[in-house]
Amino acid sequence: MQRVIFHIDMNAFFASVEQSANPALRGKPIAVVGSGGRTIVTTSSYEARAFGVKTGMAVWEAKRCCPELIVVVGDNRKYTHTSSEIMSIIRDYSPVVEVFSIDEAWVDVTGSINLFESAENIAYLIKARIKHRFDITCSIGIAPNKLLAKLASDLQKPDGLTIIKPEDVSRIMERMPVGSLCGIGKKTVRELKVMGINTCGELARCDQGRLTRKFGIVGARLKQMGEGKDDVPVIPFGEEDEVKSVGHSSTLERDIDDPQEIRRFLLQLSEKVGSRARRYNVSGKTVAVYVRYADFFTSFSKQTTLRSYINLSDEIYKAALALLEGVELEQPVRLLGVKLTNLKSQAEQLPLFEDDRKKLFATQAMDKLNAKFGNRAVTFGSLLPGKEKAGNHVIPPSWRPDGIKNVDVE
DNA sequence: TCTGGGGTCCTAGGACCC
DNA sequence: TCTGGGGTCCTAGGACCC
Repeated sequence: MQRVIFHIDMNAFFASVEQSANPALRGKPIAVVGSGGRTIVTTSSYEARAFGVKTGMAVWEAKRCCPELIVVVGDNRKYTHTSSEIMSIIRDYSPVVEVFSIDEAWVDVTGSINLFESAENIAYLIKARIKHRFDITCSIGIAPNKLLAKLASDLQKPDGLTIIKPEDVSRIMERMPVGSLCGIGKKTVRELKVMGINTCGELARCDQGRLTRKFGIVGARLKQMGEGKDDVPVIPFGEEDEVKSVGHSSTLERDIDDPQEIRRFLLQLSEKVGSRARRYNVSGKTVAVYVRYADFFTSFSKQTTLRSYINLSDEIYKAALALLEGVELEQPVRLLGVKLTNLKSQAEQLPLFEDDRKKLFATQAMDKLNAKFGNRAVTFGSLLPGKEKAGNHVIPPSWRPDGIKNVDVE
């Protein structure tokens, strides 16, 4: 059965939301950034892109490209809210919607084409409703699978609609650069180039054994990608895999080497990780810490697997601290991260011992108050002094809309 | 004061068990 | 009194996506 898959990509999403909310920003070069001093451009408007402003640039760098750039500190709540409304518009046309990130989704419309005349018609309806409701444009790719739909949505921006028909796949892939495919990054492009492979057509014709020897099991997949083949289904909401890790990391406002400050920061991160893990109702057996040094390029991670599953902030902190105290830091610290992995979803059961039960209840009460009055309204005493030293709160585009995993609106 | 933060998946090597 | 292989779990690092 031939599938019909959409990939829908909001154009310059964060910037578009800001421009739509504030008429003074419309038609102007703007960049949405995080809140700290050491932040980067997360999204820029098309007006700014015309000056060479790109995602990932430091703010000073972006301003050098475009002196009249308007810098807007991002507002997660606004984006998450808009995103979930957009996703619900999309769900009016098919229940099989996979939210890939805050501004992207795949939709399998195979079963609903007949209700709306044609796939193209569905695409126009979706685009029109999003434009009308939010004044945001999107690019839609229509293809027989997710890989090609994603590729197609990238071909025309902004406000594009690109259809890749099954009979056109090999012609389109023939000259397509391998790096255009989702899953082939810079490193792989370089390695393929060394092998004399630059286009998807060349990749498709490459000997399977040669690819497998070079790339291992990824190699088998690469050839198929070159051919434009992909049979991965669109996974609708509620049928995704369980979340596999919960982490929080943050670049500090300035490099620190004072052990006291490092410990305080580690506790803050552990509390973030713990509260998210509890919200997802998972606990984990492995705790990892990640350190990036002042020179930016040097970093390391350490992890330890415990005997039992945990998700209380102070237990995470204890494990993270033990890991960090086991190493001699070579430089001041630029970034610190804490991650809980090896997760299992938590059975709804009370701890056996009275003390553990009390701790659980206290934690739940604290989580509830924080949910109501804002994060860190209630917190561990040692977090209070110096909490302004918390790192940046950049908006990761991986944030998902309400009701989807990995939601973290703060 | 140049360069964020949320994830997933894969690999290689070592420990340990049967 | 020598050689083995499979499986699982663990740690550290890296590629890739948004």
